[in-house]
Amino acid sequence: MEISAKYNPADIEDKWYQYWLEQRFFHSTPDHRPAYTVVIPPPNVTGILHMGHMLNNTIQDVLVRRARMQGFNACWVPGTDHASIATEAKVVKLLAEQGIPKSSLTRDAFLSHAYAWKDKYGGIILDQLKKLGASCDWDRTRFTMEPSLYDAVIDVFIDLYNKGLIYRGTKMVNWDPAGQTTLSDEEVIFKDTQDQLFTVIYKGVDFDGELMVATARPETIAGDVAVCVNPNDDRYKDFVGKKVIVPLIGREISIISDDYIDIEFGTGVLKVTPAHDINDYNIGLKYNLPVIDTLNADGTISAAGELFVGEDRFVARKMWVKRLKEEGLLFKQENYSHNVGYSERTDAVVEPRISTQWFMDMQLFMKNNPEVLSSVMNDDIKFYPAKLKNTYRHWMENVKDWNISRQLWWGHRIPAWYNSKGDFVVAKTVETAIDLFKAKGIEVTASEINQDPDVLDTWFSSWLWPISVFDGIGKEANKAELDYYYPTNDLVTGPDILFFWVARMIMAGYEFEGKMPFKNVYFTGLIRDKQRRKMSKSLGNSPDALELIEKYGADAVRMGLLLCAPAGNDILFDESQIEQGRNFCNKIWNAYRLMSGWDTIDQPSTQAANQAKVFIDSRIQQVISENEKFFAEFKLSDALMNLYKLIWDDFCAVYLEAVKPPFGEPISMVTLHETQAVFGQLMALLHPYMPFISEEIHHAIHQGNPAKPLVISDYPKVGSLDSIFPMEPLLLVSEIRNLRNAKGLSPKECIQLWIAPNTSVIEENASLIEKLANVKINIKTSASEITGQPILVGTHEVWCELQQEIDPIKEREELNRDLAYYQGFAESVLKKLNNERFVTNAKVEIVEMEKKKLADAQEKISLITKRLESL
RNA sequence: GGGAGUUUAGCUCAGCUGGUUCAGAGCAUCUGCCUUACAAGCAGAGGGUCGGGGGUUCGAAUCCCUCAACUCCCA
Repeated sequence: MEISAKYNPADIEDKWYQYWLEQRFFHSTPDHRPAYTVVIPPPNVTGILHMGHMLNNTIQDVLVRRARMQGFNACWVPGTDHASIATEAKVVKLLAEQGIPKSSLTRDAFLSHAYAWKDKYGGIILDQLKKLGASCDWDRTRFTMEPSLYDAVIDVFIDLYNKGLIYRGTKMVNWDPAGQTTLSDEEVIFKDTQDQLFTVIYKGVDFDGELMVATARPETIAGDVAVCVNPNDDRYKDFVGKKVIVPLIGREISIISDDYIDIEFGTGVLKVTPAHDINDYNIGLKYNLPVIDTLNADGTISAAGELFVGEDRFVARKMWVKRLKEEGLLFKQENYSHNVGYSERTDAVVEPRISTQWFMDMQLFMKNNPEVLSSVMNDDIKFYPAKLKNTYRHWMENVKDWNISRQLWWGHRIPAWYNSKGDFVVAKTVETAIDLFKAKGIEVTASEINQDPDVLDTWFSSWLWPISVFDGIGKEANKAELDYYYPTNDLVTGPDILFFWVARMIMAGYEFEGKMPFKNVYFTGLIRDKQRRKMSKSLGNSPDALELIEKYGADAVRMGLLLCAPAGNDILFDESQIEQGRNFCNKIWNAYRLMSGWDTIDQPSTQAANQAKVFIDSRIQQVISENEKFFAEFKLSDALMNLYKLIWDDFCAVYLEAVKPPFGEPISMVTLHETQAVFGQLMALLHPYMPFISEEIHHAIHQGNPAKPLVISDYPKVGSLDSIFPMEPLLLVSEIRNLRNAKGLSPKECIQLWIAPNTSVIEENASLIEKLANVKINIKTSASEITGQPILVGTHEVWCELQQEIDPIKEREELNRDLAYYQGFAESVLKKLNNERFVTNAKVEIVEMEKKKLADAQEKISLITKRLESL
């Protein structure tokens, strides 16, 4: 049967994935084996696969597949996140396109649209992960808003409220006028923004003159309730306690003083607008000033704003400036750059706004759960890379109360109930709520109370994820599953959600289970393009993930992504990396193609094959051992590179070339079997990284009928490392090839070599060397036999017979160059050894090493000198 | 404004608590090869004052100080 010279992934990938699914190899139920658990960072339910997902999930798959092969009961739980604000925004937009404003819908009607959207697009991303090869237990697929997980969130809210960890309070919050909801501090992104700074004239009421006030937001002037100066500012001392007129509005406000004011900034006078700035709000509280909210929820000017009512805040700003100018109240206008907060989801400029919201008391939470910080700092939970521990601590030590309510409908509805007087209780059902009111001495009926219209922050559900996916919360908690799978082992996620998600899962883990949610956190880098720009839709620099898989194959994509992705390092994506993955697949494919073409003969292996076997076994053991260490440190890229070199350089370039019979001749049955075993071992080692091709080859070398499919085969364990294969034989091969290149000799021309007797490692591997370098090795018996060009391999001498005359002048030059190098080297080592302080201070091993270095160098010097004499 | 990190070959990165012949890997480049597994390949080669300066040390890519550039987080 003819086998294609090019590997074609499309032919096999779906076949194997289907097979793995049908055989339920990814499914996990608790048993006697130790569990290895990973929960997927749930992607947005309406999301589609992008490069970041591919990287993240490839890493998880490598870890999970390896653990599965190592005999763990591997359980990778997949699922999706309802992504409250993002999904709601999408649905609102879609409905708007159909001419249906959200305001025209009831809550239930809106939610049915949202669920329809979710049912249509939800889960697409999970199917895309299958293309990548992700070995998730799909039977366990969860969704943050499905009934059991929904209940868990509500139960947790009630529990925390009853413990006094959640409270309702009026505070300055971050308002997203586009999304029409509050945001947590973490959802606000500060960007350096070019604006204008306006200096506005406030005329005095009870004094002759005026004050200059600098502001970037003249549209909020209507909300001014005072102006404030620094008490130590000599310019304004005399004005404190007097009054000025709010420009265009005409209201009289007082001049107060507070040392919060920065004398240097602007004119040193601050307009106090408590409704629209957190600092002003605090000053307002301190001096008991009124709050005038001049903005509506959608960012337009409210009736309290008096002027330009109904205009958008940015339009109103222009109008204010124009009018101030006309009235001669604008003193100057200059360019100004400052940090402005934007909504993470809608990119609208965030508006500070006074609002009544639900908060988590973080001070108290951390007091109750000090492990949240300590477990990370003392490495009970290990971060990779560890440098993120600092960031984590910094956040934890400065953490503010968590605003957990969102003015949205898509999400977990807050279980709080209000009567018409504003009294409230927290309860799961309306019935319980009525009882609780009663307990407070308030008689109400179901129709007299209303549930809070708001929902909870999405992260207030995903922080439970490692517990709730096992139904570990609530009365009917499945403690058996939870005990088996929890704490999970490894979490793989991006550093951008360190606070949003990772920190809060740790919080939830300790609060609700008294245990860490995972033992290791691997932070991937961001995927960027070659110019280090983030991948984004608007830049159009993000390749289509599925197209890449189609074009190159999932294995190639996985390898391309992983090859240069150490933990915490950004990936500069370049399609050539994936080409490298594809080329590697092709190389493996062709190695198989070579083997599959061999006819066998019942006779022992050749000497060369036997020597090559020793070589490859030694190399495999070495790589297994090194990779154990790499995996322990989550150095997945290094382990993969190690395998790449093992397969390409050691197996293909050395081993296969050595065992390969001459064209048309059969191979020893023994050698073939050994080769298949070696190849099988390599495929097992590779399987976590490149599951498809390795499974295909595994089956092919067992004639389609292996004892077990590779996906559940044993992962090769480290055996004896006693015999490290010496480097000299391959060095010699390299030298010969070099010589051929230099002299223009054909590889087909056999070269005669002479070695001195007892040149052990060379002699022991003579057949291997002969095969790889096309030479014939002879052992010289007397000095007179020496002819041809000498080569130094390590400290062994080899003579090479060449047809061409050697040029003694050139030869002498080369030898002299080497001699000078070794003499210099020996001298520097000698200097060290003669230095008393070195000998006394350095460790014994180091000194011994230096002595050996000196001895080796001296040996070389004597060999070179001898040769120079003989020339 | 506060904090953290990075800077090693053309590119992307290894190099752990100073000490192996230590200045490395992959890719890219160059040279020679269509050698019947693979040109998505084979065999070779070149390439770096380890960001600048100073210090500690017998010894510094590695530790300290300083300057510069870049990145991220927080306000």
